[in-house]
Amino acid sequence: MDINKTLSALNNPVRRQILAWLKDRSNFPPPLPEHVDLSGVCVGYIQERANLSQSTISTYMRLLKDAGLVTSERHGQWTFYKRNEDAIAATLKILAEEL
Amino acid sequence: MDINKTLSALNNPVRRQILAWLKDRSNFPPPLPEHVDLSGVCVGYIQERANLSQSTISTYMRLLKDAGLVTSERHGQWTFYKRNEDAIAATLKILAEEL
DNA sequence: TCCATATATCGGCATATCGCGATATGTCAC
DNA sequence: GTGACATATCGCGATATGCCGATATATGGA
Repeated sequence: MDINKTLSALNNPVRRQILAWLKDRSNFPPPLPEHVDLSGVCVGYIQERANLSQSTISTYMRLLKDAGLVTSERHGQWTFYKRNEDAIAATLKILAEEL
Repeated sequence: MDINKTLSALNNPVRRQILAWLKDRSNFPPPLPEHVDLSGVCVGYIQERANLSQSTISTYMRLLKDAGLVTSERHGQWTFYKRNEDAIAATLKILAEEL
């Protein structure tokens, strides 16, 4: 758990917004029928919501993932991202202690 | 309270370290006799501890101050900085809610 | 195999941040 | 006013980040 990397990932309003959106699946369109039993949200839906380019969102999700704040799972051609609640809680804990 | 500005200020290990050092006056040399009744730590002591240039530390303290994380008081030729505990607590609260 | 779709990576330009030395400002003592 | 000292600001080159379009990779279907 690299607090520098984590704070860098969080130091962007859109990336924080994405994390917040991922709290509630209903912030995104309903999943395709073949995805209803999967958790997480695909990159395309996140991109649509954030209204930034596909490459930007893909990079943002990689940054969030490298920081440990989200996890990803590939299913077919889709990558589903979801919050890593443990890592998010750990980040808040570290900040509360360190600051 | 601008969370973007605050997170930018916190997105630097030395600035976070300074905030942490300021929790305890004993992280710095004893105050001059004429300063014993004043709260806060002067820039020179912070610079000495951080081992960065005077201009860098002055800028760091301005960033922390602009973010509201510290307050400053001038006394003679010295500027004394101390933690703004309310703002720090508010930051942690906002992060806990937003993330 | 060839094509369509979803995502990831690359290369680039604009802007921001890092940390510095030089210089400006403010304050005190003389 | 002059000099000494503490701090703030300026200007710089180096590096990082923002965000993009173009391209590469991966998967599934005809």
